[in-house]
Amino acid sequence: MVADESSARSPQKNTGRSKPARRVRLSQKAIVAAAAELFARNGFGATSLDEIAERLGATKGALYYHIKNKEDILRHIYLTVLTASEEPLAEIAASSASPAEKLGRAIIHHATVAANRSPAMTVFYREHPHLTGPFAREIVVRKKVYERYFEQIIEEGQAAGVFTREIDAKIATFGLLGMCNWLSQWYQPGGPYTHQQIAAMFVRMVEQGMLTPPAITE
Amino acid sequence: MVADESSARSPQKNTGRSKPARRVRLSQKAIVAAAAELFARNGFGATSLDEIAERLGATKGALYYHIKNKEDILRHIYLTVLTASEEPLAEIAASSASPAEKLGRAIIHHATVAANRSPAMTVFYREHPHLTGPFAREIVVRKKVYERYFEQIIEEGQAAGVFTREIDAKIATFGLLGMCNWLSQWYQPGGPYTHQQIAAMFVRMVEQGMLTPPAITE
DNA sequence: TACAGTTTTGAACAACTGGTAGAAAGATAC
DNA sequence: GTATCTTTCTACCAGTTGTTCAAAACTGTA
Repeated sequence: MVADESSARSPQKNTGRSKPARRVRLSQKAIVAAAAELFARNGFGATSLDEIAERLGATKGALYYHIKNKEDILRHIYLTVLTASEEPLAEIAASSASPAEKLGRAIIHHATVAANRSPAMTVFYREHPHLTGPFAREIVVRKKVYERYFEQIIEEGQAAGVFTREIDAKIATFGLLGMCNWLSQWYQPGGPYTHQQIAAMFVRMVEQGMLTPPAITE
Repeated sequence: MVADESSARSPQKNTGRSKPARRVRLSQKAIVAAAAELFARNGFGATSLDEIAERLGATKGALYYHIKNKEDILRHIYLTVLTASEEPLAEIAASSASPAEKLGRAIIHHATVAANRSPAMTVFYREHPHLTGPFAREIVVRKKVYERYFEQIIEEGQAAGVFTREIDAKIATFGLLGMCNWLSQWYQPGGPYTHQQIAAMFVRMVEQGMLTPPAITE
């Protein structure tokens, strides 16, 4: 058998980048925030309560004073994302701006959430199968409602003749949501562009496209 | 309740959607395919070798004749995705088509891979932290090379004046890769559009944008 | 038939999992 | 000081995890 570097039967000590356990006062919020980072990096199933506790400089037992169980942490992460997302979008949709203006603002809003809540966002789109019971169903519904806002803005624009009918509203929605959600995979605050600048480019791209207008020949 | 022959009195409770263990001849390929589906649904860390074996109608021990260890399965999934992705894109990039034509074909190619290899694709963008050693680094490199093709096509178009310079080539790449990758989150073969149709709409959206040209007033 | 090679089994293992109980410690107010 | 309430720790449980391995079952073929 070949000695292989990668599977050196590790007693599984440090999984890479875990922080040196700063001792912060424990709270539900702190637990949820720390867990979000770990879930985002390693996945819900591969993150133990011991790891979460260690990162907070506490022990597993202490966590249970603040949370009900592991899934409870996950639920709080989902609620965090939803509360940050839903209301602003509803306001944009209900405003009296033009469809193009609305769509632009909606994209900027969504991209901002994706960029700011990065770990929670990653978890949001990854760990849904680990939610159980009525809460799981509720999330599905609220996610659909959220998407529906985008669809409606686009349909509104199509009805007004400012958006092309060649692109289905649902498909367009999935497309631009994917564009924004993907941010949480690569965006890092230190980079060459702010998330506002990136969002603006996305808007420009989705609305006017990348092709320059053909030169007018007369 | 339907009498299920294959799992008569299994002490193992059925975890929801697992298939009734069709007894297929075990092979590396079969293991990797089954694992990809399970990893995609529940995550690498939350999927046990028992589950993979059960779905194949075999026992955990038998897997080890075909694979080195759990991470080895993950490695094969990554290779599957890369071999399906890299070469066709390289050919498109090297072709003599126009930048707009190339970009269109590249998007269609990528969307097709995302739609067809759905479970493997989902795993590909999710489970990278569970790869270790040189292989993990190799994947990062090859992923970057892959993205670089898109960037180059866009830069080429910008240099030729057919793509706008208002959108950074890197950002545009991330945007449209996100759009395509998101497919694996929602696309289902039975839906109202084929993946070709969806890809075509994406191309239309990215190239010309959603806004209809303003009416010419004289 | 017998034999060799391939494949699968089933049990064993050490480490780790989410979760619990109660003692211990820390606060706070009197 | 005492009393009370809040928070954290230690130790433990029962179940599951990835992995190993000798024995068994299967395969083809001479």
